[in-house]
Amino acid sequence: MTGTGRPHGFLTGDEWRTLETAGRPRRYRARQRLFREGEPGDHVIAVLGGQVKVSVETRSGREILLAIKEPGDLVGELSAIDGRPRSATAIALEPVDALVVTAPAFVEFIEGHPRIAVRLLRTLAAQIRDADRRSVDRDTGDITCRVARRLVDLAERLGEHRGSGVEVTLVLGQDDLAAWVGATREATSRALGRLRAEGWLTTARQRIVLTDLPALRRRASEPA
Amino acid sequence: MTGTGRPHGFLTGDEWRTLETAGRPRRYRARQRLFREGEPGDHVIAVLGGQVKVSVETRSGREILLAIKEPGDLVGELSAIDGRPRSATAIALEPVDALVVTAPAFVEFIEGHPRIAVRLLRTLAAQIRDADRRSVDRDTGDITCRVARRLVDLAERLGEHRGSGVEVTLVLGQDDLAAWVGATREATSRALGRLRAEGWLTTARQRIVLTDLPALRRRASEPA
DNA sequence: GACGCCTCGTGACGGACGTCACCGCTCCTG
DNA sequence: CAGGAGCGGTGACGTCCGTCACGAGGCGTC
Repeated sequence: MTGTGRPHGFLTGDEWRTLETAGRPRRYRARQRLFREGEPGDHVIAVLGGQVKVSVETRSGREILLAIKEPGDLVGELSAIDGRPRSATAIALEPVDALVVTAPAFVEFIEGHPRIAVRLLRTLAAQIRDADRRSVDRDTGDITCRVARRLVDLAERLGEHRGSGVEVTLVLGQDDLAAWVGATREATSRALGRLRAEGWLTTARQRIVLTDLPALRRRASEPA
Repeated sequence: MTGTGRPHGFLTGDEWRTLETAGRPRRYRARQRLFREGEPGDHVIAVLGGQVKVSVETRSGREILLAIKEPGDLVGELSAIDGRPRSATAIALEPVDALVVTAPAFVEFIEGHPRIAVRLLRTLAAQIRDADRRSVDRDTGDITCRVARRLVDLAERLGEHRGSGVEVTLVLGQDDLAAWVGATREATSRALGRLRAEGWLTTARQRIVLTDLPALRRRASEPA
């Protein structure tokens, strides 16, 4: 939250204005697809408002969540950078306000602003670190452990604090959570059941309320 | 193999020479550690000769292989770019010839050569694609499937063809292969046993010879 | 307000893989 | 050459999780 009404992201206000002259504003409806895996990638989308889910689907139909893009983030920048087809599918989770920039215009923008290039390098570096951490997380601990870890993560990033200040409400379905931790919906549901039995959270339709963050944090790193 | 005696990598010969003036040559012994996860990252290492293994270790002691760096690749560039600590450990697999560049010198080098920055963006993009693909691979198919897939991959990248031209010899231990596919050594050994029983490869100490690449490729994508 | 869909919960079952344990072989070293 | 360490193969066992199946409840829609 910058409080400026302008997404924080990796650009300053001035730079955003420059990019805006090169792009075309566009709105996406909730659940609308921005692009699909395998398509040629001829444009970058800068998210101004709303969240975008980036995921891939395995041959067996399981969805794997790669990232949630927020205001200030770029979507589809990889294809613009290397010219290869989309490696994932992007879907708007909510109504999304965006700026669509063609790949050539984007490359030109980058080459003309070396300091922006360096900042873009930083965001890509962060993505690599994130992806590597996902690889480790996925191999560490059982599903209950991974669910707890992911919930704590999400709570820190997206949770809306309310009530006494220790409660955190997450708005997400169990399907999405399952894709995050790399498990089935059933296994995730059971893991939530175990955590619920401990009294650390409550569940409802499209909502998870964390009532004991410290305990969840402990469980997230426990060997068993 | 460019045949020039200069690593191919992401730089031209001229650019390599420029970078050389900013760096200090150094040799690492086989199995020597270049840096360790968690350390501050104040330098980049450009690999001139030999292979470098980049991996992380889970709390339970399992190793997860993130990348094998070859001549022309950079190691430790993330820390130089974003200034954060090393996110992984790098170990020389063989005697390694390298160029060590301090982080500030590297950043200066990048900022002074916009076209190089764009090329570096491309290599980072490739790393992200690679990491994402790992996430998918790891969730697709049983271990035999994943072992076959990884072997085919490695064969295409590193394999030395010999004999009738369809045989590919890989020099790697089963521990490393296990880390690569995200499984235990035992499970990997059993998977190799199954593939061996089909007559598609032979195994020996630190060596795997693929004798039926097409069959392995088929098995790599088979649901069962 | 009734129906239907979507989300969540849970049971049963089987299989794949992790864990532990042991053995044989090769290669290196003294 | 003898010993030992490193690597590879395999068996037994337990268990976690994927698969399939079904049911309950909330929410929207007509």
